[in-house]
Amino acid sequence: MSNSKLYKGSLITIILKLLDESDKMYGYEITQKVKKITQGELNITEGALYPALHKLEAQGFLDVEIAKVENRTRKYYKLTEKGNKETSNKLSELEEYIKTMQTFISPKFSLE
Amino acid sequence: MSNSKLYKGSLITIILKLLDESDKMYGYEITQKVKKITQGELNITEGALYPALHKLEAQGFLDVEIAKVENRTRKYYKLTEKGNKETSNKLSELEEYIKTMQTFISPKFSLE
DNA sequence: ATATATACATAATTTTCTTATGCATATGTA
DNA sequence: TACATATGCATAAGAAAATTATGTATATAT
Repeated sequence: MSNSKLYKGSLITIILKLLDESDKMYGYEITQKVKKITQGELNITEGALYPALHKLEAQGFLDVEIAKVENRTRKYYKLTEKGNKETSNKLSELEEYIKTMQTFISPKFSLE
Repeated sequence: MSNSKLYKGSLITIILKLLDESDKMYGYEITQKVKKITQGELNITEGALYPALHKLEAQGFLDVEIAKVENRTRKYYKLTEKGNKETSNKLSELEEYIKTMQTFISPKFSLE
């Protein structure tokens, strides 16, 4: 069940990016999608996911729509206009971060 | 002063990698080196660094040696044998993580 | 009947930061 | 001389973002 792989701070970016790709998604669907895409590498826990979705909604980045499918409740989330901007900001941040970290990983980063 | 760029969990990896490159380093030196390498992108705060160094030492990954230079105290840290193993583990983890995150960033990651 | 999958949620706790503060020495500058 | 900045360590309070542990409920497969 555990991750130990999800660097703190990146869950929000993952959620936003997934919603950017597919018009709308519900929580459980996100956990399954992440598992599939990462081939089991990343497992989003519900204790992290749901509070994150609620926060994004409270910040006005997501709109929610409740649906009943096969007698079970789903909460579909989609990006607002504000959420679109936030997504590109978060993605830029992540790309920058990866570049920075790669300067550390590369065997010779010496700028002395 | 603030970062907002240091994803939680990566500081330890940065410290270990730096110590892997240069035989021994002291705390303040690490903060300056990180600033230089990342061209100011990352600023390691002391409140994060020193506790992290103490923890790594307590875990047996670092040895410490106290020196007096120009009447000021320095605490030099170096990797133990155990620390070397931990370093390669942490670096592998980070590389894997970056690969995973890049599958999200890339415009089309659909495995459907 | 029981386990597993689907679907949401929250509380307690832990980890890992930031921010703020403190102590002390050395050096450059107004 | 006074004051700011740089060097060098440290810890405490608080915030953020996870994990772990629960809880509720329905559907389906064994």
